[in-house]
Amino acid sequence: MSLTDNTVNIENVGKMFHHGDLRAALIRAGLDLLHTRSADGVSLREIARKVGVSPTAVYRHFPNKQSLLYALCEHAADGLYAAQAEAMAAAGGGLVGFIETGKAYIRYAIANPALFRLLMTTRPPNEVSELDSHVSAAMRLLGDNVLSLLPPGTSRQTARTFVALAWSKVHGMAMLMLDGQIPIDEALIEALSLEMPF
Amino acid sequence: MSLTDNTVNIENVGKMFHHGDLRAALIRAGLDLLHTRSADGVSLREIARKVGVSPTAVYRHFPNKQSLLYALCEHAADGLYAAQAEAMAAAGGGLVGFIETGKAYIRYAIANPALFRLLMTTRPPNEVSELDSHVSAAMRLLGDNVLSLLPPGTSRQTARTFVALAWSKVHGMAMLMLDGQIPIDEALIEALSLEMPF
DNA sequence: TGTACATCAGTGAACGCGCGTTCACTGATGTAC
DNA sequence: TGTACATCAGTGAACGCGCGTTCACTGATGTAC
Repeated sequence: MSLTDNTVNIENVGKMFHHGDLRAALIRAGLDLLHTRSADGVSLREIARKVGVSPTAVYRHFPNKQSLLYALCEHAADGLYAAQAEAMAAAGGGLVGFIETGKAYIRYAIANPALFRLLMTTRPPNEVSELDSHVSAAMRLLGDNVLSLLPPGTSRQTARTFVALAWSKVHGMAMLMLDGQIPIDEALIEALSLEMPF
Repeated sequence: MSLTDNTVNIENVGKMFHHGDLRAALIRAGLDLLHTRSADGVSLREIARKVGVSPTAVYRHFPNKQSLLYALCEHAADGLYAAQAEAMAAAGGGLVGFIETGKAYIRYAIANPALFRLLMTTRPPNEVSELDSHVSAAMRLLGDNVLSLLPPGTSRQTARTFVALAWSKVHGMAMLMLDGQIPIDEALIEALSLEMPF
């Protein structure tokens, strides 16, 4: 076995990564663990253990545990955005696209409970404004959708209110399902677009 | 100072409680700590410390940490229910009462962020059905309200759907505000009753 | 009223645990001559 | 092509920490005689 092909001695499990790959592997392991444990239950040591590397090795790639968690959040934000953008595109935009976006949001949360929770709970490292979160990219999509559906000339303030209302409905259903307060039921997700009859 | 008046030696801080009062004091301390730290940050030892008692003393009143947390949840469930019932009564019932109930829910969450989160997250000890939670008393109130507003003869299934939708909207706004994703803004809470204009 | 005794809510010491992080190190890699 | 060397991603041992829980105990309380 050659040791010069940029992989490593098989005895030396800790070095079985191509250069730069350990970072990715740690993130993957972290995401994986979030399918089992809740965010508070995931430790830096456990992630390292899962990858087969000493806890210390993590510090070559992240200054501390928090920044590893930030990386997981970034992945989650990307995923949530992608899920929604895809749903929007598949529906061809418009009101139907808007509604599908909401459903995609809930389905993403259900498919990634702990990760979704972490994403919503975590504030980004350089907190610019109070409301600049990892989620904001995904939410800008929502904002654009709402704006395009409102009559032209609608004030930014009004638009922001409707964004908040739409987001609330969808986010609430997601959280209640994650917390086991309402059943995880596709029919309920479909009912999202119903308006109250009073 | 008499030692027979059922209070205790002042040197012996750990016994400065009337009989049965330590339990209440521990709960009070726990609730108090939840105003500062998040639920995962609250330890049995810290609660005991705050009350001025050894960690061991807690075990005279609760079999373990979990059941102390359950007690906090019960308090939260009572509080959430009371806040909503009061709002309903003050509004004189009906649709206005229903809307005020939702606002009271959000305001309770904002006033007790960590406790509210704990309440929603915690499953009760003897999990009867999957959806029997500490919250269920408060939610039965919501269910009754929705049912009384729907046309008579509405199916239970339909009613349950509208309950879930109403709860989702309100719960989502509460969570988004707690997580700092939308501003804590009374005007937004007032906008709850708006319907989307499309 | 006084004394012996069971009760029981508290004590402090100790346990084992896993955590995040620091430290001095090692040994393979790629580079300069 | 061969050798000396700087780089740097990994190692294992160790740190101090706070946690939940167990243990054998103590000493005041209230009760029975």
